[in-house]
Amino acid sequence: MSLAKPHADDSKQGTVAPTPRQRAVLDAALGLLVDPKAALTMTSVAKAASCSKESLYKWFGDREGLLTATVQWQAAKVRAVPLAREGIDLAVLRASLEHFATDWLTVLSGDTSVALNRLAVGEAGGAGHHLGTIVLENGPYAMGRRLEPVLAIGREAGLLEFDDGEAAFRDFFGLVVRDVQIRLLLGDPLKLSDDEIRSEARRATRQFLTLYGASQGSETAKRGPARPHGEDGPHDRDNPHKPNGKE
Amino acid sequence: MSLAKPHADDSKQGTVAPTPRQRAVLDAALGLLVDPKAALTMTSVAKAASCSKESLYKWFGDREGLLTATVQWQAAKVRAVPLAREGIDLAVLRASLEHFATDWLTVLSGDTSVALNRLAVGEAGGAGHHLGTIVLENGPYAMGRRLEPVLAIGREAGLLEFDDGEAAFRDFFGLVVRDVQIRLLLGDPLKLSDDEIRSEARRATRQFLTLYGASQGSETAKRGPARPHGEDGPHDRDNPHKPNGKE
DNA sequence: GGTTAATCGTACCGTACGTTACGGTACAGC
DNA sequence: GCTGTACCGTAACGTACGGTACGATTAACC
Repeated sequence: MSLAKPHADDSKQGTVAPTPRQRAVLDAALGLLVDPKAALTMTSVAKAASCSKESLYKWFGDREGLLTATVQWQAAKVRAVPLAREGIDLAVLRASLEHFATDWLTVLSGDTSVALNRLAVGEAGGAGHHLGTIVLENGPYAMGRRLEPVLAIGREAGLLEFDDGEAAFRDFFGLVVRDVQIRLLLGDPLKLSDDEIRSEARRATRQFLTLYGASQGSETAKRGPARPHGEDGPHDRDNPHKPNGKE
Repeated sequence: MSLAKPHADDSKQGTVAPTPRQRAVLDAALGLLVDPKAALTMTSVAKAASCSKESLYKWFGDREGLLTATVQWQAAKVRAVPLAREGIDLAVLRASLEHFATDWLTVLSGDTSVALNRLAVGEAGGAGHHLGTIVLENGPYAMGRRLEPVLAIGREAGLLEFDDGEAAFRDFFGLVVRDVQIRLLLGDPLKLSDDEIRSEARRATRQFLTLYGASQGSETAKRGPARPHGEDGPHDRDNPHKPNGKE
């Protein structure tokens, strides 16, 4: 349904251009957030950033504002999605999907993301849901908005077959993330190396193409589902030709 | 293996054999947990359960003990797993998988599960909080332990093809859960009706069998992977008695 | 030098909560 | 009846934290 709301609703994004000093504060907050020893309190942020609490309240309003600004500051850092838009063929599509999966798993399993999601989830219980909404917006929703155009292009090119783009995206999400995120959030000492992430991304992409690849036989039939990826050419997914002009 | 002992696991927690009075207290705690208005504090639990705080500390040691007992009490309630072990064929296997998926989605999207996972995730940040471990144990891990035998049976019967049972389970997990859990935890107002859950379970099962079903192709080809779940009206396959009486 | 604005450091306040302590009540066993 | 036990209700204590106030410091600008 209304999963993706890409419309520019900047009414609440009041965090207009944090000054360098404020950015340093937000980085300090992120540092505290990641540290499992430290608690993210106003006093601790002030001390870590060598600023006064009064300044924190002046700049961010209240604790919620500080957390919101921190989440958005982190989200702003993870904004780079190369997206191949033309000359589409199966190899390019596969590379794009693998790239998405790799990026997503990398972000997901990072300490910062885990800590941030923990904070937002924990905060989502009470009334001030604001934080969870923001993480949701910059997390799953953002991924959907970025991936669905790729899927649409794949469909236009006759490479994919699906009716519901959102459902397709969510299936891809499931194949990529599986139980990794919830396990990390619950404290599972799971650790993903870069190689494992790449491998997972390839597996998820292969499975997704098995499910959604157009029935040109070769993809789904010849290549058995349980079969490992026999590569097809150099999948240099680093094709930053068009870094996703949108948003 | 040594992790899951359905009963008589009083190894580490003194919270064994909760008396009826204590069970009532734990139910009260669960009630508070679900209520987004109330905070789960020792005082509120005592008041809701009409017991004294002194009794709480006597019975559960401290707050952590109370929460742990609450989680385990809830987990003990969700202990019912029909498991078809013989006379296996594709229809039975499919029914088992759909049953698993349905149960899992039902539990996952329940208020209690969401609240419990929120609590555990929020608590998992610091140290010494083994609450996340317990939820993990009774959540994803438990599902894996219960599902993997089914997958193994399916493989022995020549219905499934896979090398790594755990990987297969995790793929199934991803196809079933997708982004539902993280969205719920983050406060997404997503709501799943029973029909939607059944539909999702069928979709996930169909996709899983597409990926892992032994190469009797007809299954995957005829039905097609892109079959949407758009309709929730009366569907011919809605036969809970013997779902999908074999093709 | 003097004035002003921004910021720092810190003391302070109110509240929420975990935890403990204490008085009071019901009841079983003698 | 007396005593011990278990429990309830509540007051009290210590701490942590969000939020505020205020003097001190710096730096820009006249």
